[in-house]
Amino acid sequence: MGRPPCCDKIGVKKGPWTPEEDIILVSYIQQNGPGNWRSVPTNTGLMRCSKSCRLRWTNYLRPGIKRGNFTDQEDNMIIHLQALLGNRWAAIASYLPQRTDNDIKNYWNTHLKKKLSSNSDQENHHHHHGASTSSSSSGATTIAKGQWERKLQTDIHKAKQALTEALSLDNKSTTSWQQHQQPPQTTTIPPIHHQPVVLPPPPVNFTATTYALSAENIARMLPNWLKNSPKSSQTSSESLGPLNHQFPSPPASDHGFKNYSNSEVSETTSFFQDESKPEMPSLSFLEKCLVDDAAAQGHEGLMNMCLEENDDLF
DNA sequence: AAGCTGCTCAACCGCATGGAC
DNA sequence: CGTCCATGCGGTTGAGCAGCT
Repeated sequence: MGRPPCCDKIGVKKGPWTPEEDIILVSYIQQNGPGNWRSVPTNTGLMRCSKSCRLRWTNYLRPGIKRGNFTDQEDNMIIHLQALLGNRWAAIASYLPQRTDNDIKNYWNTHLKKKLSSNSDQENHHHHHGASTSSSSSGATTIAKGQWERKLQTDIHKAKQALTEALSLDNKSTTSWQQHQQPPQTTTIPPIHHQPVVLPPPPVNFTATTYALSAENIARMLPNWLKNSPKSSQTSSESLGPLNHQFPSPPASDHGFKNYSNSEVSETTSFFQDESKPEMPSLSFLEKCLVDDAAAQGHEGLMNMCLEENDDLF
């Protein structure tokens, strides 16, 4: 069919967002909740298209977004989720609620892809001197189907294993899955770990180039942005953790919100999930793979872990 | 110091999807 | 059932920056 782009209109501003625009957008969402993006430019007077507003919010202004410094654990999760799910960044991002799909996509394209390809180069180099089973080698076409299938199975198995490791690490560390992340499509309320509020870093100058780092600045400019939260569960000063649990209570109209609970954590989480984390292959599917795998290998610990989690879920 | 190059990441674009009419 | 519309997603772009020559 081919629809005209939504942003073709004359007078629609493009390019980097200014602090003023951010404030307007945040204020509006603070009052009305995210969603109904079509009405945002009209109601706020922002000369931006609805898409741009949504993107700015989901990729940048949304509370709880962690920027930069991907941990090894996150690396592993992304790598192996990518192996399992492909380039479905939104789905992958739903397992890392502190990261946006855009961030993950960028990180994958700029770091992990290189990392992996250099690794596989090394692997190929090794294989070159031994029995080659790599499908990415130049001899891939000569690999027998059975070999290829075994290779595929091995890859899937590796991905499962790494995901298992990532999950169990998370379980031990009490920081990510239990504390900040909620497996999608669940209504569980993870345990809340009350920790001291960490003040944001010193003010960031509003230059055109540094402004992009400034969700913190939004917090500064909008006292109400922080006001509603007496506590935080984040300690990392580099993260925007303090914002994570400080999103105000949902408006009475409940616009764009579906699943609020009493828990501030689940409030934030459902907020993410409902607003910007769409349907995806559920974790339980992945967990099922892991459980199946664990069962096949007699990994009682993992099975218990998964079952316990599932018990919590239902 | 100046110019070049490569990298990063915020933002844009176009297509897909799903709901409303 | 077909069309329209709003939203979501993934690929791509380009401005700004850092490092190198």
